[in-house]
Amino acid sequence: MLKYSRQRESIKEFLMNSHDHPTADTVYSAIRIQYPNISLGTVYRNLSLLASTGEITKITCGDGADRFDADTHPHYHFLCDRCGHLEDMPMDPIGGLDELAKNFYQGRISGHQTFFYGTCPGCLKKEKEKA
Amino acid sequence: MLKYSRQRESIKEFLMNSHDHPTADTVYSAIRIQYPNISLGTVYRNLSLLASTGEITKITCGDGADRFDADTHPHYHFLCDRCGHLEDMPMDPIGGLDELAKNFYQGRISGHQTFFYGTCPGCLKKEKEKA
DNA sequence: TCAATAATAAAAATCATTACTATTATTGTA
DNA sequence: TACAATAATAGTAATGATTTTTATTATTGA
Repeated sequence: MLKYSRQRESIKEFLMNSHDHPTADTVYSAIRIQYPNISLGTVYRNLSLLASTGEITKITCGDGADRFDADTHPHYHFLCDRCGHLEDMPMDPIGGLDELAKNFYQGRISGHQTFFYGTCPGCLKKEKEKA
Repeated sequence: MLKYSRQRESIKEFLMNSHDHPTADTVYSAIRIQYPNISLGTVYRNLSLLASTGEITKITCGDGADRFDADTHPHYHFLCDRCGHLEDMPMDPIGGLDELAKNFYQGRISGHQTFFYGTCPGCLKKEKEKA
């Protein structure tokens, strides 16, 4: 049975106002302003909990720590291989991919994640300046 | 300047004959049969190196350790949320997504990765048997 | 054959995340 | 409101994957 906690509410609210896919540690730092005694374990536990209920999405992109996103609408991400910056891709995702996949796979498909990788505009600019 | 190493060749060959997306530790165990003194650090370094040259692909799916795949053709993966099994999706990927994305994004896009998640046929069966 | 240097083994260090435990907060009920 | 049950917490220790360090070994071009 799930019980209310002010820490969890605070974490959720912070994430809903974030649009830069913070890591657990970033969330921890932010929540600490309001709840100086919150522990990192509490942050991790609640982020996992919120992800398991589908209220937020956990993004594992292979670049260090996992990121979290309160925007659960289907959308693509882009990961810069230079600066590690993760951002939303400004494009509509291809629709119906899960449904299509169900025609080819016997298991239960609950969703998918797509992320692009490459070099972000900022790092591209720096690269050109050096050359 | 890149120098030949028998360990790297062995790692690459093992991966080319694997089709189950082994972790670094699994590769380590396998290579140790031939090279009992190889160190895990060497395995990690060479896997990273091979991934950076594009000879293999590193798959970070958020379930424990990273996996490695010598099949670099574009294809989707499926991760079971029960047993953690990672497998290839038996379907052709949507073509031209990178090109499409380039129309919407200012940076350099070098590729993308898509993985589906849900429950694999085996775990689905176990679930039904219990109920 | 030799010098330069990339790659290695082995071990220690780091980083993200999870587990543990005693205490505190929440909740349904009397 | 008071109380008992128990979920959640803080603080800390432990874990697991990966990276770094360093002295030694292997590869390579001259």
